[in-house]
Amino acid sequence: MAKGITTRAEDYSQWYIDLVLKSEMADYSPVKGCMVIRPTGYGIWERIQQNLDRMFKETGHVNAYFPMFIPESFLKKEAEHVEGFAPECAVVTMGGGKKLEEPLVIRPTSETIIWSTYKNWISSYRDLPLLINQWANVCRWEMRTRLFLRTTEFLWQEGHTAHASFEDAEEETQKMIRVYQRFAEEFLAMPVLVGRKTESEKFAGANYTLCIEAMMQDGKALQAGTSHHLGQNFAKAFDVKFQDKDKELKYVYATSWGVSTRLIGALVMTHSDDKGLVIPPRLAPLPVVIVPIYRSDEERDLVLGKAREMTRGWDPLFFKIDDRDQYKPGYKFNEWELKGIPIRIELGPRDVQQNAVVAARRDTGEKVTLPMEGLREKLDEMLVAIQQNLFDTAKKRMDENTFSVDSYDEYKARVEGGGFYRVFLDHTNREVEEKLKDDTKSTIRCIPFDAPEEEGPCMITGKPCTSRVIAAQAY
RNA sequence: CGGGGUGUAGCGCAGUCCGGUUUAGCGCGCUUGGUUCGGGACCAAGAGGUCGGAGGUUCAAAUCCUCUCACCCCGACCA
Repeated sequence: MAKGITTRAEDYSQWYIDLVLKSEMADYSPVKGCMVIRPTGYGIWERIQQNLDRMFKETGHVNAYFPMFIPESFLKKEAEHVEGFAPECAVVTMGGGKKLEEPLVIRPTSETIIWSTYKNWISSYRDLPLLINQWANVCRWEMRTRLFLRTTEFLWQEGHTAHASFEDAEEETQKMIRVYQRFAEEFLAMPVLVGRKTESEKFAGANYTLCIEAMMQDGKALQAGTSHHLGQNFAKAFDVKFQDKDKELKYVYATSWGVSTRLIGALVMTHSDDKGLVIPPRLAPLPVVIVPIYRSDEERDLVLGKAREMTRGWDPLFFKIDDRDQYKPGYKFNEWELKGIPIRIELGPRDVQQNAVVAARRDTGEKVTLPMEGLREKLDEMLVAIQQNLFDTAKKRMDENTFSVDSYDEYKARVEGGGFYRVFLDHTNREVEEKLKDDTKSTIRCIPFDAPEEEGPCMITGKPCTSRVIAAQAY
């Protein structure tokens, strides 16, 4: 166990807080509910951005930037939307020392300002689809905050697209939730459940919301990304029409989709352990750290010389030689483990003698001796193996903690202990969801896409259902 | 907004009940010098404090009283 970190067994949420602070991913800020993202955390966010951004562009999207301030009246134009967001908005009433004519809302999401702009950009079917993404900060005045998982201000990306038909928008909504799934699984090494949100859990202003849900180590669910089919709701609110091939004037169809810095919290709660952070290699800003071991100045020169020689030609962003003289190797081992670096290389006089290095895996702790010959390739193989192992471990945990339950009493007794529950619930009935929440603090996380057809009675009302939904306690 | 907790050196804390031998300490970290170095080294010498803020009681306040501010944790809302 690392110094100063509560173990997971002792107190899971305290472990999370200790880990985030001690690994220097983030710090509390002078403003309640806000956080400072430190280089260790921001580096992960940059890797998330780089990889997702590429995936967005490969699927035809381009980036733009819309302002943070939104006229208050804009937010009020879509009834369901304003109802959902008004209570959590920060509002600017003063500017330049004077009271503003109209208060400005700090964006909680950008649908309104974007659609007021799209109105000017769209007039013909030839302008569609319009596929734009933005990387931005948003602000939601939450009552209870948690580092990365829920902060007052957070960073995210929001895609906002416009389409000529309901079906085109539907295809986009689907496509993007699959992009998120692929990103979560291939980069975060985090298996997810893909499905649709219930009416009461969907985005305020959407026709429907698709989501990816992940399972944290304590068995709780975490919504990791959403993709919304907005129908013509915003087009109607902001009067965005286009002339179609058939000469008819029609409202456009919209989607929006986003993931946030919450993914960093998800990453922590999926892979990290009592020693500290564990970063999947594909997202690691620094995959390899080299710790030289020496006694005398002569050994220092020998070992550091060898380290430099052996890394000649390597991408400088791939590795770092920790040549700090004021710390002993053991201290460095612990520090780099705390910071989650996937592979640590130990290089001492013995290794130089044998023309080899010792490589330690962060995920398993396993140490192996690798010959200098072909080292770079071996490291790549090891990184791939780590990435795969992290995914497999998380997948296994999710599978082993997903249960089919048919009796409400059994569900009530078990759900507190974590896990996903495949259950029959009438998800079209709001009262069912409310009772579920009141009784068990759990919610329907999603109606999964891949649920086999299965018949059974709703655990609460007895009404026949044709498939199971996933219910769980969530963050 | 309810319930709980904490504010004393950069970090973690003791001291507060019962005011005065306290010149406000301890551990970590930091600085300097030396010895160390294959899993969180050791010795020595240093630097660092408006005791969260305001007011009050008193000969005397980190300590007692009143007010206040901030943050954290747990609940009700949410990516």
